[in-house]
Amino acid sequence: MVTLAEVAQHAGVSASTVSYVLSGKRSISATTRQRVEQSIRELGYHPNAGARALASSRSNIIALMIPLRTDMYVPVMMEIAIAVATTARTHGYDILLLTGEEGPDAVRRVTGSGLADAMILMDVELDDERLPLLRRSGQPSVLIGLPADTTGLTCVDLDWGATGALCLEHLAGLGHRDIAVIGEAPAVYERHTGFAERTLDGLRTRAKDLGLRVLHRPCEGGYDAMAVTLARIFDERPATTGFVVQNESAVEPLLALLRQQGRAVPEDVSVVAICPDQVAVQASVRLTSVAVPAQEMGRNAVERLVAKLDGRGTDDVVLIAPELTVRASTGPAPTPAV
Amino acid sequence: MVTLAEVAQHAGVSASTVSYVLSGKRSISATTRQRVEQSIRELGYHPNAGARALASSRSNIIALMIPLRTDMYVPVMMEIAIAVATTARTHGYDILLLTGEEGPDAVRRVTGSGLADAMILMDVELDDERLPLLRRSGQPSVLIGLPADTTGLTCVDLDWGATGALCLEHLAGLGHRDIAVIGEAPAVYERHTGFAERTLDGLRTRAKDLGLRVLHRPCEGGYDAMAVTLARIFDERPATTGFVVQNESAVEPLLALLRQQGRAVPEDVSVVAICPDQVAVQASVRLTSVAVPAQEMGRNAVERLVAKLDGRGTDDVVLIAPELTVRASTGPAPTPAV
DNA sequence: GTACTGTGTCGAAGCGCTTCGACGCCGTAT
DNA sequence: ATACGGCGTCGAAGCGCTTCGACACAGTAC
Repeated sequence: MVTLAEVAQHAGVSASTVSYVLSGKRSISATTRQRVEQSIRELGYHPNAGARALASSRSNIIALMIPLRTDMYVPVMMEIAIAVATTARTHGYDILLLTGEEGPDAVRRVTGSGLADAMILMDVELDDERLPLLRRSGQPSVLIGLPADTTGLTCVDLDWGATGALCLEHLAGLGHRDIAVIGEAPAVYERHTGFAERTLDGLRTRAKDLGLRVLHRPCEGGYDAMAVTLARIFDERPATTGFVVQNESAVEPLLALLRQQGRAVPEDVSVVAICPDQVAVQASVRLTSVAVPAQEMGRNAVERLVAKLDGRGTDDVVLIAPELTVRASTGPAPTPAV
Repeated sequence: MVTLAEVAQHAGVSASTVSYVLSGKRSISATTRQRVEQSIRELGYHPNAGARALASSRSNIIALMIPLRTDMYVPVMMEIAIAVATTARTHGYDILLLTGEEGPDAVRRVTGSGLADAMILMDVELDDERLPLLRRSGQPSVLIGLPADTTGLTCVDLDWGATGALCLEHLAGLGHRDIAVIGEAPAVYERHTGFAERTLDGLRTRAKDLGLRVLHRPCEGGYDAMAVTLARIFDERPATTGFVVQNESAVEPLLALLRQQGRAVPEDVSVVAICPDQVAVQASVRLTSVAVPAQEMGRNAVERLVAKLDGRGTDDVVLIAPELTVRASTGPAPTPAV
């Protein structure tokens, strides 16, 4: 293993000079710099991460807490995680992967040990138990998702309320009056996951404004669950002509079941999905959808965290405006047979 | 920030004693141990990771290289990653997340800097460019996936060859003679991804033994690609009655298209999938499938890596035997109308 | 009683790096 | 010519921990 001292000796300078060449924190003459860089290359030197962390109390690592559950919005999670990792690298940071398993303890451990310089939390609940700890620790952090109380926190998220509203506006504009909302699994609502509740709020509020009737039903993914849910919906609201779906694994079952029941999309029934674009275009009907900007959220989180670590940036909340793309799953409401 | 020295002072012992209490590397009297542990709790002490890494040249971090591509087998990747992370924690290790982006450089960086004690590589290609570097570095590592040359490497993977064979045996046992294999996207084969090629080998070899006719077609996910692929298959082999699908995002399109063409599953056509169980049971037809044991692979990789780091364990290849679960998508081949 | 073995604890020497203050040198202002 | 301010470099002091050898003491064996 090659050390700084060896590089220094090889280049005929002192260790501190090599360090300054590496960090750029003091000016170094061009000739010296070149000589040092040459030695570094020749010897194949890599600074030792531990020593660096100890001396500078900076690990250049960002901890990313992902939810343990693999049963929902997996592609979104993965996309965020990858965006976070690649963006972090461009700023010289590595990502430490923490699963939700440890819960709040993970925050304590990471904060206490100086393992990471900062944290990104995903899958934030409205009243998340990790937050008090995070606030107290003073650990720089960014949340992907919005808790109920954001004071002193930095957050980024899609504007789910606006997303819900946007879906309804689109359907209302096409003349639909009775809308069914197919949501995430019941467990998601029970945990008071921010995005799910906020979407619902947005939907309901705008429904009131526009005079629409909205029926919300959580739904596990898969065909069997969807079949039951759909039957109940048409039972309760036979006049339903518009659907909003916020559950990737319910999209395809819904389309299949509608088809099977002889309800054509979009002639008889319109469907708006809230999902990544890839899911929307790969579905059996190209779906009108509001995209979940997973990459943008991941990138934004890292960039604002890095800004914080550099002493720039402030605590605040960034809500990404939703964008609805019209595809082939929505159309004018059918005129009711008189 | 609380340091070891402060704990030592508080407990009235020397720093080294505290260290030995923590590591258990020397025997400590029960009373001293308790006193120290008490002090640790009272002061809220957390060992500093950097200092520890520097002094012991062990970071207690395992690097996990995941593929950058988010367009294929995402749920499997995620499941593996989570299994790796949780298993690692039970052994006191954290996971550093590396994306494929950096490629071989990441290996060099991690190895050189002592950032991680070991690596786990996913998405290994048959002739992976990271391997020479890995071998040379002497970095303890485990591959999830099987390269062409495994000398000096530790690997874990599903036995894809046996998986392919198993699928064919099942279909052959039901009387099917003409089998179509719907594979991953063409890019996957172009990259010479191990699992895809090995599955194909297994399929073809056993097909020969059993006298079956096999037609293999790579396929992008989604409905449009699947429609084209399926049309070509029936065009070329109208007598096809059995399908093997190794592409999560092609499963549902295939089922939908078959249905649409009036081919009943499993009465007219049988389908065997190679996918996680969850996908198999959530599909519109409960699929006969060979499960991809994502969790087991992740867990196994970590456990063998930890064994290596502890000086136990050897370089070798573990192939997990495939298991086929019969569900509702396969049945006897239809007797051809005479 | 002495010699010896173990057990439990301590002190000190690093691990490889960053960073602060000091210092020599040269160019410019006086 | 003298004084002065930068610039470029060096030396040394840690960062908080692990670990090795030393040592004191008690217990056992003769």
